[in-house]
Amino acid sequence: MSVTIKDIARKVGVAPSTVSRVLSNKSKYYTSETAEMVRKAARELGYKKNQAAVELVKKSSNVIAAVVSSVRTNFAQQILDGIQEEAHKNGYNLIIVYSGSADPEEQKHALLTAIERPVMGILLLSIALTDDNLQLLQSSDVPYCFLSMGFDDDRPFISSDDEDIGYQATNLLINEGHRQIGIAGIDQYPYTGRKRLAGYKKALKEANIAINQEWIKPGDYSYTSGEQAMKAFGKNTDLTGIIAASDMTAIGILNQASSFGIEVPKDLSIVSIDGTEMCKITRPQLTSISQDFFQMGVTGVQQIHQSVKNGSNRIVSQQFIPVNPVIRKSTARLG
Amino acid sequence: MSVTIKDIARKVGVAPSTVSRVLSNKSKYYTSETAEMVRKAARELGYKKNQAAVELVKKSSNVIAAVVSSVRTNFAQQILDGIQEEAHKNGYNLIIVYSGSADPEEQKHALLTAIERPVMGILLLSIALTDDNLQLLQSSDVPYCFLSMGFDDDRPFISSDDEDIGYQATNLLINEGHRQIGIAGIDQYPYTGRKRLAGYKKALKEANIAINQEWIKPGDYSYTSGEQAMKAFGKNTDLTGIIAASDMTAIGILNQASSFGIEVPKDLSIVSIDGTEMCKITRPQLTSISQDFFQMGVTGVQQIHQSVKNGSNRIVSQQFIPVNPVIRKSTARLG
DNA sequence: CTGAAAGCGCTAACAA
DNA sequence: TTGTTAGCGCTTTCAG
Repeated sequence: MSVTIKDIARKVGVAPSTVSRVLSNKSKYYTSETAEMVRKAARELGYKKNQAAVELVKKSSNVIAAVVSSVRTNFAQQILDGIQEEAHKNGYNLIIVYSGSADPEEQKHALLTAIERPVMGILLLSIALTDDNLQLLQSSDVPYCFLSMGFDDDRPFISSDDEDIGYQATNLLINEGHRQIGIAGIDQYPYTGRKRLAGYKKALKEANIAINQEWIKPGDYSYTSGEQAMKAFGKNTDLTGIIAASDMTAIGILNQASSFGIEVPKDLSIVSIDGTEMCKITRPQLTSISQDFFQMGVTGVQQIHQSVKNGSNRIVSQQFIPVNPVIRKSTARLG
Repeated sequence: MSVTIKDIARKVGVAPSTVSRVLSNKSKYYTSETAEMVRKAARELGYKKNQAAVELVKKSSNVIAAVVSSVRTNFAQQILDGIQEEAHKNGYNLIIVYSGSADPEEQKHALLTAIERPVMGILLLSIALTDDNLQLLQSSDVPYCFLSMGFDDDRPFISSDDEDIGYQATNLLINEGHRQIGIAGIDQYPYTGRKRLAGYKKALKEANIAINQEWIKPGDYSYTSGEQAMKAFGKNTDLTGIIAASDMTAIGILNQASSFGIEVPKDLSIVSIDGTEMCKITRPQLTSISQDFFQMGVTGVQQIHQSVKNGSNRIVSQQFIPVNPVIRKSTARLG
């Protein structure tokens, strides 16, 4: 049987409520002597708070839950680091719950793991929730926010401006004199890919470059997508620049290009999207439109903090975190 | 106010205990009609179980906690995937708690987040706990186990046999005719590095190769460690093979070698340790001694499962998960 | 099969 | 400043 405040109350000779006050630092309600005795006894008995009991009576906790997809996304880590840092700064605890992105049942399971206890807020990392599960989430009155994903409807999110990403990536190449520019590895129809594609087309249009469907090779942001796209473009492609949907995709393109004997950036420029550490360990290092994943995490926690503080318990804002181009070695001026 | 079993009891016209029985599937204690009504009402009211209350009374839960270091380890993901899969299979929930590997206070914070609620067990992923915090962990009567780390003392762990890793890596090179073999990026003194080094030396000795301190460049398993080690070995090194402490270290070595104009594997063979996806996206692909991280996670959950089932609430075993060499393109026969 | 009642460990009024 | 008391929402005897 584990030791409770009653045990330590008995040992010290005070009431349980006094012990409770000391142990939860209700600073103005006890003398330093009692505090001392209580703390000493607690230490000696090896007391550990039963959070379940605390949460039951307080109906609130200092726990933030992050639901992440178990799909391998190499930037999830950075978002989590941001969440962790900001949470820690505010004295919040973080628990992370995994969910396969695909299976609705597993999603629900993960969601319930978070919802069925009094968490302060829920942050969803690149999870595409089914409608049922979104409803479930909304029905709990816990503030929630999607991270690194945007939506057309009005649900709260914090992400990069995907259209801007596509636009900046394309312009980066255009400004270096490129006019035959491909884009590879994005998913055309969901929000993220669609927006990036829109930015790409917008930049092309502004530069009076006709859009060529052959230049667009959809995929799933993976290494393989990059490889396959490059294979499809072919050894003798007339493209002089390619935009990769992710860092992994960029590496796929890079490797396949090198297999073709195409030299990057002399023969072909590559712009990656994401800007994770991966960009620095390739040869040549990858120029990228870098997203500030860490900041997304930080902002997410701040949003929860706000909405709890003002009692609204609902996050409404849709926010973009600025992206910025980082020039490394995979792009060169055409000429 | 959120809806409770009382609310649904009132609505259906039964006692709260009946509702409880239905909702927790005490299958033999209610008719299917009552069950139907209860479930319907629960659905309509949007009932969500308050786990805090459940855990308070049951003093147990189906939650497994994984404590991970926020240090970027690219295999943590694989361990977590293994944990998640096996947990899900057994109907357990998983929560993950972050902890900076270094700061004892943050370690404690993370540990308490896990301990202060009735978790079934705690899995620690590549975390070096301070003595105080280890004590804290032991004082709770929750089964725990370290994953992917070994120890000299008797605490429970599941990891690869690090001596075997060093031994196999070295022999892989020796069997290809190499006799000048370096090792780079390991931390010499902690358990993992020390054991790997021991395996390396053992293999060398068995092949009657004298150990040369110049061949050993310690580090911290990072990309930079690899780069620096290769720089230290130099452009004109007489080494024909190098063992890298991790995949990232191997990539650092590979890149620096390529900067030197050294061709892998023609001029230099590299054996990596870990065998994550990284090995497949380099050119050449990296030969590795691959660890079965996924299996470590699976076994960890099974251990907890066992120790809870047999009521011991204590894991005692120290287990090695076999490693295996995967030949890719970064090694070649010396000739 | 169902209801009544007790209590898990803690906090938060309310008194003293 | 401290003690007393009443629950938080749920499960679980124990009766019926």
